[in-house]
Amino acid sequence: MVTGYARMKDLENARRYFDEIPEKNVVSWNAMLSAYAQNGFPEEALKLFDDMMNSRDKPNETTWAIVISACSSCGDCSLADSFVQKLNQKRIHLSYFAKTALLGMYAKRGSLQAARQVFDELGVSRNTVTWNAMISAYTRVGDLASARELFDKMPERDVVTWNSMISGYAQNGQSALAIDLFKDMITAADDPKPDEVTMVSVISACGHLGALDIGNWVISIVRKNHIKLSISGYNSLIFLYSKCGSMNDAKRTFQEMTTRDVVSYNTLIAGFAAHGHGMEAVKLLSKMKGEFVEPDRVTYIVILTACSHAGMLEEGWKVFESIKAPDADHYACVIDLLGRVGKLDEAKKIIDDMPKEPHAGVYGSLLNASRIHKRIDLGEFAASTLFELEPHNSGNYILLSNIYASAGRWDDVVRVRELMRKVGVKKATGWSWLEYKGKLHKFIVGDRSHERSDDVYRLLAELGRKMRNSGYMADKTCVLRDVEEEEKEEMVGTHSEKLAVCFALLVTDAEAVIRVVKNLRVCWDCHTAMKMISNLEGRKIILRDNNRFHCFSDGICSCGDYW
DNA sequence: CTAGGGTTAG
Repeated sequence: MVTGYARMKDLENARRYFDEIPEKNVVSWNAMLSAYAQNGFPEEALKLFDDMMNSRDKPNETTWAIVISACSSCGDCSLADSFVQKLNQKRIHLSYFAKTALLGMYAKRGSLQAARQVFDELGVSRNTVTWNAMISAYTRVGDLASARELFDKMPERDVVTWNSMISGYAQNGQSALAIDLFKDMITAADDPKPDEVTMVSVISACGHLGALDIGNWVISIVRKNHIKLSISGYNSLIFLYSKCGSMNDAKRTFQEMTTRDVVSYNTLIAGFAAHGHGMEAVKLLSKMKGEFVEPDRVTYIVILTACSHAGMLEEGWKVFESIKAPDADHYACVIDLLGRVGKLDEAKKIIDDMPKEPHAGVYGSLLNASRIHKRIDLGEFAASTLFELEPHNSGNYILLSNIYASAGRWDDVVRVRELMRKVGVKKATGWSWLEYKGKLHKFIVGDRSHERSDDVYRLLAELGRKMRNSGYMADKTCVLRDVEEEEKEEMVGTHSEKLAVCFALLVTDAEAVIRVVKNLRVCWDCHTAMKMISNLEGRKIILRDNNRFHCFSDGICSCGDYW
């Protein structure tokens, strides 16, 4: 009865029957322990384990497997350590179930060598679950190569194996590899069918790539295989649609859900924030309170971002003041909010009065606002702090350099560039890509391997002429004067986003919306270029990278970067 | 009665 109710997630009745058991034995305790552990209440399981230790019943192998796993779910590794120590002292043997749980605990804690040692010691008792645990141990620390090595050489794979590897790629920024592996999974003859967990990872990967066509193909597989989507499944759909600029589909999916959790709200609000729809975001905040979904720290981050991007100072400030215990991230958002509308001195004062230690994000907001409003004094202050906090983040140097450039202080521009060289940081470059008719097209500076490179460069030159004629790139051309030849390409050269946008302009001539995706932070001069193109061509352009989303229309960007 | 996999963030 206890297990049956636990499987139906009815913990109240499970506990009722458990309490009514007149003479409990170890199996009764184990049933109730796992009822808690497997339904997301590991703390309750550990509390019950305390009761068990005070009873006449002694734990067995099964108990240890549950308890160790519960410890790692709670993040209380030291508790698990003390259990293992006691067991070793009493020379009590751990079953391979418990050892697999222990492996998982070491993995969660980041002790990869310890995890691997358990894996190796298990020897012949290794089964698919053990291999899976080791694979996710590797992906958790980002060691995809080692994970894949195990994946390739293990004797048998089940659906969890595939899910571990696919989500491993997805969570480490390898969205394309996640999708490729998913394709292998459904093509392989005797491999397991994908389940909801598979689809959640793959749909999210499509979202990160902005690959709506592939995303729709994945959704068709969900339907074909009659995979029932739970809240997380719907959440991943909201994410996909939001990232691909289909806000109507995102809203529709949200409305179709019968129950929504805090992630559903956060995801849709983030979508609105990325599109500059501040009012809709704030409306969702009151809606979720009305439905008794408690906002979490992510909710406040995305709401403040939405207000900031829409220039909604008063609304955003009210939200910030309502946060019970704002952390440094919330401060970073509110500095951004104030900074973008030009209230930089107020922003600086808030940093000075912060109850917590400000982190790089806080100074980053101030630096960015200083760039927008050309405040050299505060920009220098923020940058000098950031150079200490994160000396290898090239973005900070670029922002400061751009502040000097906009003021015509070329000596200082050169000085920052020299500092970069001395510290050994290089401006980040990377591939840009976009999806067109279900195919991903990649671009990088200087590369001419794309089939339409000639056309792309011709259009680029034409746009460059238009821009110069309309007086845009003035700052950048001036920068050229005092700079070494080798640096010219780095500073004013074409960026991969520009190539991608040119391609989009070429192939989607009739479309109003162009989607471009990039794997790195959108750099500022590219940002300027996109605003110009959208202005000159009278088109809406959606440009994005993994974390940011820029929707340009009439020379204005949804990220709020236009004051 | 037991171990392994999933969604959102500036």
